[in-house]
Amino acid sequence: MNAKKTVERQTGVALWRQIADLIRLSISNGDHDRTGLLPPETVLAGQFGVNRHTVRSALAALAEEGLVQAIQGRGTMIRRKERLSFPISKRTRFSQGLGDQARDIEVKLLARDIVPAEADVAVGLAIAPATPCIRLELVSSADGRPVSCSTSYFLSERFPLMAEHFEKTRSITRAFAAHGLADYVRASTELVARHADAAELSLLRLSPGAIVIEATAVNADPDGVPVQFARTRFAADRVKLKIET
Amino acid sequence: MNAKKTVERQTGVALWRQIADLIRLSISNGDHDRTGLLPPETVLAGQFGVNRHTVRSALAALAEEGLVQAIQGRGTMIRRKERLSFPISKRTRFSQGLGDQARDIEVKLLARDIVPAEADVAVGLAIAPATPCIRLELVSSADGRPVSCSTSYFLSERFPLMAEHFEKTRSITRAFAAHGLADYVRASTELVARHADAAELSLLRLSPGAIVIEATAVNADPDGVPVQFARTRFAADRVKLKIET
DNA sequence: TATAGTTGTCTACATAAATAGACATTTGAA
DNA sequence: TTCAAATGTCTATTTATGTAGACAACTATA
Repeated sequence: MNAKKTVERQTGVALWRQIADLIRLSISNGDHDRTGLLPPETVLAGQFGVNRHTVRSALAALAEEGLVQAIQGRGTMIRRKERLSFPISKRTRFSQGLGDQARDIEVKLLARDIVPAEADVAVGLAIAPATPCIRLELVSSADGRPVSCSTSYFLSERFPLMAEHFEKTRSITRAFAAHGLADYVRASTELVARHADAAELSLLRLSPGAIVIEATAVNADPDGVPVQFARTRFAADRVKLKIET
Repeated sequence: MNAKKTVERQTGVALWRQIADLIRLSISNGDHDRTGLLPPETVLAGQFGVNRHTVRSALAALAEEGLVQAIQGRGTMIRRKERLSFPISKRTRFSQGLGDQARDIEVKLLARDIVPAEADVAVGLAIAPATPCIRLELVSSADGRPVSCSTSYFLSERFPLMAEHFEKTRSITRAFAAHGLADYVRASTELVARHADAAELSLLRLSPGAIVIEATAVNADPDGVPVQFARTRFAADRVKLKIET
């Protein structure tokens, strides 16, 4: 492919950012796996039809993300590439199914409190508005890189020690088990993709303009009673959602 | 909420574009349903902490999309807001399930040809690479607004008249039926969100920087034999994917 | 018919993004 | 050791984006 890659001017998105996004995409597509190096800056400049300095701005942004590393005289190395594949099914569990895709999966509890259910939470959990719920804010990372942040709600009457059990066991599934709920299933999932807001940029360590996939999900016990309402935001360039029906 | 909305400088994304994206989001959230009007430009400028002219650039971009319309002396009206909700389940059919969300659903056949299966298509359909396949390029619109474009592959040996039947019946389901396949189910779906490329910007009439959700799906007959490999790109700001497990 | 509140348009200026060219520095291979 | 190829850094200039202020034009309402 010697054809010009497509960047557009006067769109409100700087050329260097468009180019950074395209290079990030081509890395995750595995276009440079053979060499492990990006094409030289002059070649990229030619492909995109821009000045070499503009390409350098794009590469600097990718280096800032830790995606590539330039070495003078040698070229620009790729340091990371793959997306994590998240299974979504009737029996979706968070860390399960990730298998050996990452050496180290970490889930951090950012905040825990009790709040009255807002309208959307109340509908999801099929309870009256303002019913007290336990809220957990989590951030999940793989090999030190954040991949998702989530807000979960549980009925505090039925699962009073959710936060404590989660802190001990580091797992929603085991925290449910500690309350005597051995099994649960996914009742509904809705997906939306949008630009990340400021909080997400910070939590997921994204660069502005980045995309998140927001999954709004309800888990239910075997009798079909909702037990968890969760809103999970995935860093879109780090994950692939695999839907199993 | 009188708090400042968050826009960031020197990120490679122009302020007017960030603001346009935030306003688009707040419209689709239904924040202005009560009045049907956006706040005055001076108020928006205050909320975002920018000059009124910058807000005007954002509004001009949204007006260009047909999302809002400014009327001198009155304010800026919202012309459109909702996202279409697409169900994704074991029995996903395209136009079914959209129900009464739009008055007019149109599917346009852009191209039809026979091509040797590329690697990903071959894996999806469980056939040898380079086996001849019928390829259909479709664009779907609701009330005149494009919501998705797709590329589908069918084994040409088993479904030789796929294109002809589709043209006649305007439906994949009915085209399968015409080949004697009365039922099929979704075998796999993978979702990825990314920025739209030039072709998608044009097909879906998006503004640069827009997001698409790419669904890569395989449908299979009741015996589990793959019959269709499809890559569908949804305009992210126009749809919500509802996963039914 | 005033008047307050809104969008439309203009000028001037400041800052960031992109182009253009030159040359230094480092690497790897002949 | 020499040299071609790559990244690093600098200066100068042009174009796009954002700020600031003033005022015109239009709408709804008192």
